[in-house]
Amino acid sequence: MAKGRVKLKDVAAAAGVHASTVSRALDPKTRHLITDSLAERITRIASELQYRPNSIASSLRTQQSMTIGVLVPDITNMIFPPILRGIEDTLAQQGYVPIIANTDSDPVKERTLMDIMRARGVDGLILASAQRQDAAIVQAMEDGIPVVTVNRMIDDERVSYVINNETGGLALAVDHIVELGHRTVAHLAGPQRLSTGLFRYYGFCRAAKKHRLRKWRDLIGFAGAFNEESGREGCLELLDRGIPFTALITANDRLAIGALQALSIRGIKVPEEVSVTGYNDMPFADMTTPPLTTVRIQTYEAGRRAAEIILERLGAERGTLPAVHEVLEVEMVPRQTTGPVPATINETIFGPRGDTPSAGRSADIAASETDR
Amino acid sequence: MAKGRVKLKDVAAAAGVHASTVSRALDPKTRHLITDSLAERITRIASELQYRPNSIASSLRTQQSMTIGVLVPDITNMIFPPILRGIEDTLAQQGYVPIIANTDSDPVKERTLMDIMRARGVDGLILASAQRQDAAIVQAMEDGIPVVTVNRMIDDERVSYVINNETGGLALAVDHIVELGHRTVAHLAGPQRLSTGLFRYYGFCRAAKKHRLRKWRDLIGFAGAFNEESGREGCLELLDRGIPFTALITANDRLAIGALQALSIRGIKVPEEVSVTGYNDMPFADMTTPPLTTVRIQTYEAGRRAAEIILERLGAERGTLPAVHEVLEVEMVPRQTTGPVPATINETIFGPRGDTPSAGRSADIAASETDR
DNA sequence: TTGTATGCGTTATCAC
DNA sequence: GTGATAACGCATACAA
Repeated sequence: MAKGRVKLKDVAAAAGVHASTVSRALDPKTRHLITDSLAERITRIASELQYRPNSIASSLRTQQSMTIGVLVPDITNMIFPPILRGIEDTLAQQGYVPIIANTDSDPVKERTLMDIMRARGVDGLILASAQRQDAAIVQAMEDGIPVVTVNRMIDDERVSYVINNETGGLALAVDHIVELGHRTVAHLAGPQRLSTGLFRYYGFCRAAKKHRLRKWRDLIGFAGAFNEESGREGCLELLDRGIPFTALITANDRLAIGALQALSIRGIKVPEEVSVTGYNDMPFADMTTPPLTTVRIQTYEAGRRAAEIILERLGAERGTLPAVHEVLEVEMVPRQTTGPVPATINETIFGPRGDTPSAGRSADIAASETDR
Repeated sequence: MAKGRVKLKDVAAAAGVHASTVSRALDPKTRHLITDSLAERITRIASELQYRPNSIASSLRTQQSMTIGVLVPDITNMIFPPILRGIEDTLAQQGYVPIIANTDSDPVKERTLMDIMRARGVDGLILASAQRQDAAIVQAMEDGIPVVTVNRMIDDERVSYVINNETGGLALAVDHIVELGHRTVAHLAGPQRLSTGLFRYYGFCRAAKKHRLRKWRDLIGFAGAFNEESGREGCLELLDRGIPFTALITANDRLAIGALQALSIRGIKVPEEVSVTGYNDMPFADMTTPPLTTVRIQTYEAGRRAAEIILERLGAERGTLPAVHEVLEVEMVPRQTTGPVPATINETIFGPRGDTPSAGRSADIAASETDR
């Protein structure tokens, strides 16, 4: 922190007035208390001296740090940067800044980070890292600090959230697949401890029932994490069950990429033999081979709304505003991993093989444990 | 900011001692001044009361905010998240947190953000957004606030930086291409206002001379920004010159992706007719069609070192430590966009066509103006 | 409309 | 070793 900074007192001295007068003249909220000409002169002198208010001192006095804590599982998971931009752009409009930290999906680390954030006096918390059962979040809320979860929600109605329409989005994917004539459809679900994984699973079940899909109850697999490795393993496991299917709905693009790899390992053609869908339309989802059919969620907008909601709550008296539950609409993005149901099913591709995901790039991919 | 927080005075009252004693007992640096048993008792009571030091008050008193300002062009540009993780992880070890903001490559916005950071009393600045001529950075440095640029450097030796070996990396790409038998090699260079663009251009020239490549001076194009759109346009322009080449070295992966699109538009096969290399090995560079041959830079490590360097400078007396200039080594990553030089060159693919980059996805891509 | 006085929660410099 | 006191820079209740 720079030392010789010019402070209120210096401006006051230069203007020949008292520091408090300068303070009032410079604050838009109190400027009307000062004679226009004086206020103008003070403003001019302040900028001449390059006065920059010390926001730490101001924070101590006002009990407002003008910072918002933001927790993400892992900023290198490409789904999060657009959310963060939405948050940052919106907070900046009101002079707030985010303090961002990565939880690596570790509840202990999350709790520690929340403590650190609170020690730093953040005025609110935006959490992209929430798990459905999240004691730390409930605790924060009960301590009266404004909290919003984004992209995911927790199992407690009292906490505000901004999420996407997960069940509806998954239904979109199933509808798309059904329109292509598929009747036996598998689902590789995400982690059920996350609302995204759970709701997309619900969405599949509901849509499968509606369309009276065949054997769908026996064609559901669960991935432990939203990453490529789990996608590969989950897909292989589904294949090994020996129940033929013509389409695979995955709960997430990274899962889908892993599935594509697994299918390729088994020599199964996409989409000729099996159609695949992802979820999120993350950056570069269109660069897979073939380009991935997926459901586009709103990321920047989710961040933007989450920030707006926090900001509203800061203005209001504590606990005055009820929790906001916002669900953004999603959109089907058909690309090349889905196609018409094959005329005849090559049943030989289903059943145990006993192979393992190939090495090589898998080592890199396995390193990423992040979910979303 | 929560209100009823327990403070030093509360702990002191509960322990029956003075607040200053509590302060000393809780600070590892002064704990030795206190009787062991007393210190222990205070520590216990503090944790029982869930005391969390108010870091804002502490900051005001010590003139250290324990925050570092971090500026990136755009966090959604996937090259930056790993850098940020390196920074965050490293800062966290010493109790510092980053305050991150996006400049959108706008020097005005950068200057504004630096002002905001400084008003917030950041103890140092890490800049991934630096342009070669960057008055704001020089200003900050002269004001005595520790600055490190990462990934890029400015034209002023007094500022510390952590970059990758750009010229060496570009030479690696040229060597690789020459080994495959290519003799006429084009270069799509990046923005010369950025050190990355400039140094990679240098690297190409040097390597081209060394290998005595053919007509290389006439086969250099300059992209205005490091994005796909500039890659498409730059590649098309190179093709239109009518000078046949068998390989294209681009200054960046996104440029390479644009070039791949342009080549595809013209019906030119990669790598059979033209080989292409990228630079950075950004996430998903292996997912292009075909998978992109590129040069892998160090991102996480760059962020880590930048943070370390800032931290060193905070401990030291202001201006005591000389600037650090660190250059990380890079690595060639051969994949499928490069192959042996074709036996015969199909000259008809070179020369003006008068087409324009196709619409569709280009609209999305054009929206991203970020460079790196 | 402007000036005075006080306190936000810590830490550092004195005394004791 | 521990306690008392002042100061960090600003904002606000109160006085003028």
